[in-house]
Amino acid sequence: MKNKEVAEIFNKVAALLEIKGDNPYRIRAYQKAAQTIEALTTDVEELAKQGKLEKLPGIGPDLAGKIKEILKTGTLSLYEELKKEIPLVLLDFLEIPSLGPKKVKVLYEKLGITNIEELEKACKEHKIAKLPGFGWKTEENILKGIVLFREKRGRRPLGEVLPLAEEIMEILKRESPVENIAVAGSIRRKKETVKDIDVLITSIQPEKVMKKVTELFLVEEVIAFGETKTSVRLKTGIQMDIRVVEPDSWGAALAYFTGSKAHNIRVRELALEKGLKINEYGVFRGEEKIAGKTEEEVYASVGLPFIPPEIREDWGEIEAALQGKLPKLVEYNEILGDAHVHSKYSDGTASLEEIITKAEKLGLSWVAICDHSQGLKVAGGVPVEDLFKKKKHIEELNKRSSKVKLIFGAEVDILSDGTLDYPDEILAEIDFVIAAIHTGFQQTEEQITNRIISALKHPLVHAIAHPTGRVIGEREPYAINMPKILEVAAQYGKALEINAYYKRLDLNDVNTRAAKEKSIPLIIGTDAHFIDQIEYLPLGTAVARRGWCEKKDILNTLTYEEFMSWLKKVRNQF
DNA sequence: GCCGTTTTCGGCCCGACTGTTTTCAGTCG
Ligand SMILES: Nc1nc2c(ncn2[C@H]2C[C@H](O)[C@@H](COP(=O)(O)OP(=O)(O)OP(=O)(O)O)O2)c(=O)[nH]1
Ligand SMILES: [Mg+2]
Ligand SMILES: [Mg+2]
Ligand SMILES: [Zn+2]
Repeated sequence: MKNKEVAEIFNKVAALLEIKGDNPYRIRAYQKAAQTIEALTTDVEELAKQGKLEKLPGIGPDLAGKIKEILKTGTLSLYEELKKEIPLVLLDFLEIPSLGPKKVKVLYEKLGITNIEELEKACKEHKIAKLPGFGWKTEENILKGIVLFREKRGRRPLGEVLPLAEEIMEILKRESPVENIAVAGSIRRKKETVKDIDVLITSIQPEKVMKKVTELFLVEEVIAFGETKTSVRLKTGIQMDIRVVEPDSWGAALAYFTGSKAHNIRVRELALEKGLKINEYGVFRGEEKIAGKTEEEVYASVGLPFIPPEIREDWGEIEAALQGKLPKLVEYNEILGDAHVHSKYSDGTASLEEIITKAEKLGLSWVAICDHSQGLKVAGGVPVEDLFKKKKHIEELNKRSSKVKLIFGAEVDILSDGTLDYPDEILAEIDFVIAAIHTGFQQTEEQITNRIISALKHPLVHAIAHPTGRVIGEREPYAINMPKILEVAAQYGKALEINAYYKRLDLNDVNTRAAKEKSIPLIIGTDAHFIDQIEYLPLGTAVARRGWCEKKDILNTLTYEEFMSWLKKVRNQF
């Protein structure tokens, strides 16, 4: 799939056009097209072949042609031309806080600066303050920005940031006069990675709240300070944006601050068509404020039902909402089991008894114990003899435990030739077999795809764990042909995992949606190796929701008995 | 560059904070 490549070129073209000073709406068209293509659940090349590119929103004849050009030649002549005019390194400059396209253009044209070192030198020699529109403060800010750029801590996994966001909420609730407070932005939308922490507050004493924010012990530096909007950098390096508004604006502000930007723009466009104006303070007809206290009110004012934060991405939710076709997303409390937990039988640290206790605390009614298979020695793969000990152990516990049932499972390694790491007669004894790739990541796309397809076709396999193998911030997905895998999974009625470990989230939101569209059963598993990691389960549910999944799409919503019969049904079809 | 049950041209979301500026452009949310 070349979706990513196409999107990347469009994003770069947009950035280069920005520096050139081109028409902002033309730039937005490229950015929007890039987002649309990245969120595509199908191969852009397929759409091109079928002549359906122009059906995509924001893709007209020109961009459709450019997509075809990229697919055909691997690049875009416009892009190649722009690169001749504007050195590509200038795009790095845009990532330096306080530097935008206008300033970068001046730095390049007036001072001929083309790398960070030159930029730093120019600041220190005070060459920059002399430029029109620049001053001594600009120099200082650029120097600070360069330091941050060099530290370059990119987007962080949601699961890493959530605890910090919650801690901050607790402190502010306790120690400042907040009336209402919520985390907004990408965190509220449960995006897999987040750039910053966005917090919305209502208060009748905004000055006091803002002052408290800047005095938090967690704060490293105040970036901007105002009575309604303040930004700080935390000691952990992450930025936090705070908005404080009046209680009457809570809904409008929450909608605004939750985003996404693209979603906001769509909603605001609908308002314009109705002669209304939406901003973070409310919905207005002329001077008159007609809504804003709740999000429901704001959406209703433009004829929309409430849209769950997880799908506010302009990935089609506005159209669906207008047609009354929003999915009824699977609820967090509808998840009854964790389908992928490791125990002491392999490289997990928890005993089966501890897992039961934890599951009960979390309100789960079943857990599938999927330890590694025999050949995966580095991960404590379970030899065949121990498998039967484990099976007995689980049966014993299930007799005694009524609230939480364990399921005898295995995460069976898919070997480099596509065969499985237990013989069939053993696999047949294991109630739940989830197969996964753990070695041979460097194989070709065809090889890895074929390994997964062999596993999917194996009559005793129920599901594939972490299908793409990506680890956020550490490892790219291995080369696989996702459309092919989806096709086979759909054909054989096999499940794909939404691995809920905070660094995996694999399938991701887009692939989850692609699977859902093909009615492929999805199964959420935390892949917990430490007992507390079972708490990551809701992150998997969040991915399911972002992938537009309903209760029926997610196997974890089945009761223990229902899930057990699904497992049998899958095998009985052969 | 895209788009259209009022439009095929003329719109395209809207606002806060900063710094450099004598009234606002740039960057960012
Ligand atoms: N209307 C409007 N809202 C915006 C714009 N930019 C940002 N917002 C709103 C929607 C965003 O979700 C929210 C927070 O902005 P952020 O830059 O923090 O983005 P977000 O949290 O969505 O993603 P990220 O922080 O990158 O993980 O502010 C904009 O240009 N227009
Ligand atoms: Mg954010
Ligand atoms: Mg933000
Ligand atoms: Zn595992």
